[in-house]
Amino acid sequence: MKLYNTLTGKKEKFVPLTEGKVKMYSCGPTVYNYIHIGNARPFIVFDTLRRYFEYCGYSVTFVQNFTDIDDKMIARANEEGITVSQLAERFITEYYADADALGIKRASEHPKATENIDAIIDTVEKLVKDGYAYNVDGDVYFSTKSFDDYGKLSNQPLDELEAGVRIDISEKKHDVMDFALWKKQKPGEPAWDSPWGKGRPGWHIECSAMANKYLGATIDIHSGGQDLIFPHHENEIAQSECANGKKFANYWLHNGYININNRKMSKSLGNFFTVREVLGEFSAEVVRFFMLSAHYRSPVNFSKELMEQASAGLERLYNCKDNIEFLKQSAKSGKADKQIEEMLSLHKKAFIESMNDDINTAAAISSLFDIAREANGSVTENDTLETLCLIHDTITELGEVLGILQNERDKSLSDEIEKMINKRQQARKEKNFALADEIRDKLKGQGIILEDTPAGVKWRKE
RNA sequence: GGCGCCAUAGCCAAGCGGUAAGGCAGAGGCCUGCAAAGCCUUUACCCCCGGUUCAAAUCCGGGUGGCGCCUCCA
Repeated sequence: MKLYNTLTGKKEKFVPLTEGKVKMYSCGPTVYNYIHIGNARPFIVFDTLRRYFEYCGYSVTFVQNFTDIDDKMIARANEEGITVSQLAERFITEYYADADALGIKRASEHPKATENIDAIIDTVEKLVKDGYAYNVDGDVYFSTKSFDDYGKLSNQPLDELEAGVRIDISEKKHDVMDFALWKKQKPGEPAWDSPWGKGRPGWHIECSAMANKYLGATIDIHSGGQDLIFPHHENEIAQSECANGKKFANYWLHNGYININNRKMSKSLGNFFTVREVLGEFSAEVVRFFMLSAHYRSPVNFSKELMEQASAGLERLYNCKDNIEFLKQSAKSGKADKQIEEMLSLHKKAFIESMNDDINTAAAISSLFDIAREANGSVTENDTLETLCLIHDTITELGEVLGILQNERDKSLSDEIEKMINKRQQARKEKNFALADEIRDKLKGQGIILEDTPAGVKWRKE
């Protein structure tokens, strides 16, 4: 498998540290609000990568943190008149609700910054002891000049970064590019005891400390949104590599943004939709399908119209799966069709090749459409159960890699509606088409769509 | 100022040197009692100008237009 590595700017063959195993760390949400769909993209994309690794037989350890203490957490908690930990608890619950809906599998570990203060302090202490960080009156800063490789991820030499720095009134730092590892407590803020007095961790340090604690000094893959490349991931590298004396991550993966009218969706611009809002109009699966219908590194525009397109596409795939399921009910056992078998294996192979090429989900999805088109065109009520199962299983299997097509359509009908369907069948038999059509329209008004097929009448809910 | 990304049909989107996948929408046809679902057909001077090559959407140079990071942000 090849993955695009931000560190080298190239697609590289993926070689794990330990054969058959993958250690991944992905930056999780700051839990001060509902996640928006821009946040959801990396969660969906890297969940898909994780699923694909597992599909390929890797044993994956996937760690995704919760940032549950920082300036925004404190500000929001104050606004709401609740404690930071109450705020965190609330939005962690909400995160899981959204993530579960979106088919994002739970990580192996979801560590919280506030539950890993010891590990954080240990890391900071090490950095101070080895001369990479300094304490100024209870605030501890990382000295970027002490790390020769600083800037290697964002591909910017330190002096260039410095030249671009905006007005920084921060007093205590020795250098404008230095960043906080530990922040001295301000009145009313939550704080923990430390060798430098009461305070709390800076933003970047938690990921370094927790990645090390849960995965070790060197990990295979670190991922997140492109906006984390600088400064967050750059700083993580500095902290981790200085503290551990080892390379931090072999592969750095970054997803592109979600745009609104070609502009980055972000909380600071205020042009965002929360996942919760979108789920009021579209199913979570449509959201997921939409995200995967473009390559993960490309920017992707978000609009109602595009969501509708995605919805129609997903519907087509479900129809195919559903039609086959319907035929299965009356199919007879027998040998599987050789041609279908070949067709499926061809498209499955293409699917895997696409995924191997830097997780090209857009191309992988096209293989699903290829299967659907060919299956729709050749399958009849005379096909064997084995043939039908093969198609159905292949679609489900590949769909699972992407985290889609796993739902069963609602198969429950009220007695009343069932009676109406039977009545309509009777009317059709008697060529009373006026009555039959009337019943069909009436059912449509109730969200039941009827399809007359060679294998019998089929219904689905809108 | 530094670093980087993008430009393919009405819309979305693959493509990574060998003559343009796939989806949505539209049109026509087939199937159907009529529908629905589905199938078939149909639409591309690949932003522009040069260059390299037997061959370029793909590589190189130069434009034009759009976006991002360098500040909290997925």
